[in-house]
Amino acid sequence: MRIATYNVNGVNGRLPVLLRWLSETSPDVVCLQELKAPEEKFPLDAIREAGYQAIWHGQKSWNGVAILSRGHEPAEVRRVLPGDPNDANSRYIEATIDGMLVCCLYLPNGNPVPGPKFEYKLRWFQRLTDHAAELIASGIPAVIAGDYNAIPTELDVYKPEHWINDALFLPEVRLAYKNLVAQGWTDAIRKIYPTERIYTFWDYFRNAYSRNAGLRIDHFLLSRQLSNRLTTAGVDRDVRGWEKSSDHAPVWIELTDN
DNA sequence: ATGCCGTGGAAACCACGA
Repeated sequence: MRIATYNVNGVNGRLPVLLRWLSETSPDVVCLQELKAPEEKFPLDAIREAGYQAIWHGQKSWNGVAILSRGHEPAEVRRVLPGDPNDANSRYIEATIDGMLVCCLYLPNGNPVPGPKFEYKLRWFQRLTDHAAELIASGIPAVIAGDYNAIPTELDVYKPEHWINDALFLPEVRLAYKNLVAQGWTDAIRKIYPTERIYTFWDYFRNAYSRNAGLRIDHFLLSRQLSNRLTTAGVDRDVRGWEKSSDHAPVWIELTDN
């Protein structure tokens, strides 16, 4: 089974790229972020024609997350990360698919620092950590996939010194990511590629993609049961070079069949 | 060193992103 995550940066503006990528790589489950579309403007017909069922949580202009699945119906569990009833951003959706819990997230960027956006990011990260602890304790096979807006270590950024004061790389954020993983999650890309430089995002400007000036900020965290089934993983980095591409590339993992 | 590019929505610019 192949599970992918892809920050599309506008699901409608990016629809041709998304459909081409789906048809070329045929992932079984897809987590999408940054739909940038209200609930009623999710391109469900095109997604269905591509062979996928979908659940999504839209929002006008910004944010927005979705889970696509072919073969097995995604049964929605929740569409809000617990812990703050006043958080109106569409940044989280969770479903059971074929006995597995799939959690799709778009963690706040947090810039500029300091400020309310960074405080919101840290609070959101804490809510995620609290929820993830419950998932680990439950023993359910779970994957938490998405755009974490967190650069875990110096190995995950082309020039660490340029990012030292950025909300993606500040010590508090690296520590939050480390503490989350320490609950018992496996960072799938790092398990498969322990020492390689792997990037999932390249800025639109400064020729970042052609210079390979990238960041690794899209992650898969796997519970023990799923980590034991992990065989391969990768980044579809060619997609980043396509016409009208997102600034992120799709990331994927392969699990053995249950 | 820097939103230099890109999207969506509203309004011919702005907010936002990483």
